[in-house]
Amino acid sequence: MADGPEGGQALLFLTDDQLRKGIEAMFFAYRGFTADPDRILADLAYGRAHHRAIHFIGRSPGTTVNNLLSILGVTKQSLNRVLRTLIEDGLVISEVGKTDKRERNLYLTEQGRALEQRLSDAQRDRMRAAYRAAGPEAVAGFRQVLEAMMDEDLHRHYRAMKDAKV
Amino acid sequence: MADGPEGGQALLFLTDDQLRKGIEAMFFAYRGFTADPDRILADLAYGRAHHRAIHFIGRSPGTTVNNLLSILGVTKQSLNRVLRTLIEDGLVISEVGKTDKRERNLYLTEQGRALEQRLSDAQRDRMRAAYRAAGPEAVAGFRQVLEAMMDEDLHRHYRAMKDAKV
DNA sequence: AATAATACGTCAGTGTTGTTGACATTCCAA
DNA sequence: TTGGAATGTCAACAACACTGACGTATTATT
Repeated sequence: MADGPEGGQALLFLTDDQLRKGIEAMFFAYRGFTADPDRILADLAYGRAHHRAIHFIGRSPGTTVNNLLSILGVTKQSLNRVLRTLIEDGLVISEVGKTDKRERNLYLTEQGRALEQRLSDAQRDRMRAAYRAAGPEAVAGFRQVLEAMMDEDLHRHYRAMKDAKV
Repeated sequence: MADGPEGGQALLFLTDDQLRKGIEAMFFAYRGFTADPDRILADLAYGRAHHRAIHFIGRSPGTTVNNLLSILGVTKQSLNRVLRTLIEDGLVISEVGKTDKRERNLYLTEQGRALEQRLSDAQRDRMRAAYRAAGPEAVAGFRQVLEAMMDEDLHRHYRAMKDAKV
């Protein structure tokens, strides 16, 4: 590569080598990101798919199956398998929609909230440590790059939830 | 950001809400991160496991199966299946180790390098767009947070490759 | 009222990727 | 040289995603 002498200075962070490092950082970091919840889930015979469902149902109580599908980006058959076990195990309840009876509104049960808490506590702990180690400015940059990396339709979902109150 | 009032100013980025946003950003961004290579791989009847193997073999030609295992964090049997198809398809060659004949040194063939290039071009394009949109300071922060999020053993691998020359 | 479209669930079949178990080969050290 | 450790391979199985097809209930359209 050897970006020319001067001139390109400001663009040094766009070299192939810098990009490769970013790609590998993303790969290794994501492993860490999921490691702690994965350990908890393994004991419960659940997988990441269950975690994701629980997370976003907890995040948007009353969400519909369709909405969840577009957030998670899986097929309804795949999601259904996960939801069925969560409902059978009493972590999630599915209510017929009020205004539109074709829809199902999904909620966490008390038990579901407990697991959600346990999982997100584990994940937050690591995230907190990373944030603390890197500092506020780094965190701002972190979020900026991630947002710029999202597909547009997912970015919409992200923005919608980002600004929602807890 | 519009950080709330005063007081905890410096620690506001460590609130649960900020951490949750980071977690969701990570989730959505990783989907974007893998989307482009995934599309290419789908046409070739390969998956992400193949991509990862090709990436790290291309990155460290002559690497052994064992080394690859510790980087990828899967069982050797799982990796072996992937390697076998790549070898059969002529993308990778496996040479008996010179000093230790138990080992296998892995290399990309010309064809393998071509696919590696195609995949990483696609992934780099998105990464480059994100970097460009976010700017150099944001990128530095991005990398800092990711590194702090890695498990220690993976961080070692990352550092080892980070500083290696192309 | 009849028809089309939407939301959800399910059954069947397939593919990738992870796992464990068993085994062959090679190296090394007692 | 013999036994154990390390390296890698083969086989069988489980988890989970996908496609495709279909059924049912409800809502929207004509």
